Amino acid sequence: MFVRVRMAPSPTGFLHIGGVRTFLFNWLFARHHGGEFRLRIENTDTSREVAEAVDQIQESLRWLGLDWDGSVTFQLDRLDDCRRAAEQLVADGKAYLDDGAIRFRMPNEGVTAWDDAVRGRVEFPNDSLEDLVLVRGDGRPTYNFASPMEDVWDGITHVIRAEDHISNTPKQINIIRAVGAELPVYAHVPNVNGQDGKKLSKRHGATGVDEFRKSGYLPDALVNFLALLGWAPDGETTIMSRDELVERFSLERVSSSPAQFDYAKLDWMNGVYMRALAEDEFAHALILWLGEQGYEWDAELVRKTAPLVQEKLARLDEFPAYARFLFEDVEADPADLDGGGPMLAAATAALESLEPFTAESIEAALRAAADGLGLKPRQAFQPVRVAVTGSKISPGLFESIELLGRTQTLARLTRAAAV
RNA sequence: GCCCCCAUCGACUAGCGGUCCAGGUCGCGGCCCUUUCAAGGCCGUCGCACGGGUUCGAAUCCCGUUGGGGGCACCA
Repeated sequence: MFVRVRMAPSPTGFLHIGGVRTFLFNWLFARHHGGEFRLRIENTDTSREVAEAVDQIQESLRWLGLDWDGSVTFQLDRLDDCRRAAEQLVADGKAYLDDGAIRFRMPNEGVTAWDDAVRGRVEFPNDSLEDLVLVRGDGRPTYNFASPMEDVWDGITHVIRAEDHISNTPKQINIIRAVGAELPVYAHVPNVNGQDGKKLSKRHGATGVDEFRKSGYLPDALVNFLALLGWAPDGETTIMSRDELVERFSLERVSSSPAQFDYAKLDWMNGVYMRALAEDEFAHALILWLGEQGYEWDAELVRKTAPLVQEKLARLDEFPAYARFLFEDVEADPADLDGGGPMLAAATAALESLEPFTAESIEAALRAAADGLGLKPRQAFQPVRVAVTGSKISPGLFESIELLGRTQTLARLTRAAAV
């Protein structure tokens, strides 16, 4: 089967995560069948166009690793073709002039129906279809005319789009029939909603691809998560590589009911992907992300710190909270030191001339110090952790101290003990 | 108002008439491990919206109700 699909965003802003899911289904379908995936910008409504949007959309797709075939096309470039097609419909008696606009004559008896690849048969009574404007008074074609015409001209075989287009489909089908072209297969995939079942919007959290990137999600994790919103290969598998998604994807298994976006599950999955990275890949992702976010932290030190936090993070943006103490001076909250004075002193003494100064020897020295005071590890190490890292939550204490170095460690222990 | 779509644990879903007193994953709760936090291991909690049919048999098929969503522009 030859397959050519298209994604047709309008350049009105950042790529919305719900749109990305539809994008992904198109992409998976095309790649699964070894077909083509086109990118088309629907920019006939120039008044709503945002200047940077076209670039941002492409940048987001590149980041997600969703590649398209051929060059990007613009609906506006086919304005004349649309006009000509409309005039032909007028000549054929299938459309008529109305107040300077050209209006399409919809059938008013019977039904318009199609076999939707995800929903099965869908029917619309024709008397509910109004004669729609093909070309506006100012000569610009409308979406419901330009879009199906472009599908025809581009030889699109499958139109895979979100369910809010269902009611446009009978209109577009009638237009395509009127120009005597072959109908594509339509597949209406379910919408993605927010946690309250309502349309996903700002108040639910991140919605733009750029925001997910900023939050420190890995593209592979996001893609895996999105693929599972409205599609499942079986009831068991959740973690799938891109190749596996491509191999297993089919429209038949796309659900017809809407899904809710669950940030908690995304976080879990992102953690799974981060832990699965090789040590240097993880460090690389971290360094890249920190750079994008404007941190000027030493890359070598980040590389050394990475292994200490790899299994603790669900998102890259959690890194600074864990590791800030290695890159900047931090101060301990006296309340958190909680009577740890004796242990702080003992730790200072134990580390002062310890050789070698390694995680292993540090651990041995601190455990001995704790024993000397008759303290349980839990009680003993917490004040040290707070003094050294400035936080009750940190990477492994001994590794952290080794990385921080003797000088800094002693300085922080002394300062905390003085409080 | 009219048209269309949808309906299994809190969430994502498996289930396409018997193998389901409904399985997996996230979340949640508990326990274990443990220098904190995570991670990991084990156990557990929670669901077929409702009412009628069809059938020997229904989560699965049909009808209705209710509930949710989408659309009805010279927006896309």
